[in-house]
Amino acid sequence: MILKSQVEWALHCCAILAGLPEGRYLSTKALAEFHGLPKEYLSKALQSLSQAGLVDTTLGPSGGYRLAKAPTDLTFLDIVEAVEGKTRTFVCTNIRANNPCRAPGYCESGPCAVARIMWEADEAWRGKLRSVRLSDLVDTLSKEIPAELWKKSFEWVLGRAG
Amino acid sequence: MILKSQVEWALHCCAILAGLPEGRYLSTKALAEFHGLPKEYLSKALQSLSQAGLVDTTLGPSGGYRLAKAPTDLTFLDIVEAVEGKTRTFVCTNIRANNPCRAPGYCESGPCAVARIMWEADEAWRGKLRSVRLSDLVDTLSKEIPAELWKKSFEWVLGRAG
DNA sequence: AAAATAGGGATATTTTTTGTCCTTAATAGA
DNA sequence: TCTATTAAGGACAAAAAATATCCCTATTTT
Repeated sequence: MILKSQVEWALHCCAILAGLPEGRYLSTKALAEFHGLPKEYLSKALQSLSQAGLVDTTLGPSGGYRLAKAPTDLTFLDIVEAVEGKTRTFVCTNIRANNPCRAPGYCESGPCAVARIMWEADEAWRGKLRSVRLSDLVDTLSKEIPAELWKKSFEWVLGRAG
Repeated sequence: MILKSQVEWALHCCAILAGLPEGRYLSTKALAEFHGLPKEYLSKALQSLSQAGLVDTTLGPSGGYRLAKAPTDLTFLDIVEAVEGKTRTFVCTNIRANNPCRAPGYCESGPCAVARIMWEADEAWRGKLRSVRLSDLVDTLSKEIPAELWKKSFEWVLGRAG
């Protein structure tokens, strides 16, 4: 069970978008080239962000994506769920219903104990992702990445924007 | 990203094995029929438990599986990792290395911030799974399942054991 | 008018999951 | 000793999901 690579892509793209000057957009092309990713497929990930309402888009030259909210209002969970979906990582197929001893019309009352525990773990995972804001990531990155590289990167990426 | 169905199977099988009388074994066949699962494929899940040292096995008629440890010493994480593997659910492909602005020989110091956060969430998930013992599950099940059905189930399954 | 863009549908390729089949070695019981 | 039963595991097949690629459309900027 491994998350889609699109999750990684979306997170890195959002980190870049978070540093974008007011009113500017970044195209799929710029984001793909910057990260060395296949443009068409990255586009699907960005469309997921768009459908989830995390980014605004506009068409035409100088068009592309920008964040729809402040980085303080965007969590890792928002981004992960936009790409990966909100479905729980454990699916209960209710195999207890196959128990040959159960009464013919035996009706289970709610989800089984196994599923409940697995879902609690899933929620612990989501809770952690919910607790980290995109702004936290940007803070960390701006500390860790050499100032020169940080600056150059934004110049590079903006140079590709119309 | 959804866990293998074998995870669900393994957990339910362990719950049954936890109620097994001392010295008895349950065969793949019995466990598969009880849960309505494909015998050959369930066998792979049970082999994973065996390879992880969670269960003991023995051959021949009346052979099969039994827990290798007390249910209080077996966690959900043990079982999930036996089947699903210990690999983290987020794989960092280090796309920051593709940044065209980075110095030619620029060497990253440790994993990137995105990966670290995703791995913390992964650890939150594992931490929760680690905190739940197989004995906790059995306690819950024995409370929730009608005593009659509980009893009958063990009789049924033991009836298939040699 | 022309160039660039997001959106999205159709399709293809690769990987993972799910499942089956068969052989081998060990064991219990008649 | 013989037979039936079992786990282990290798080989293979089918189905589903992930990872792309291609192309068309409507929109927007220049």
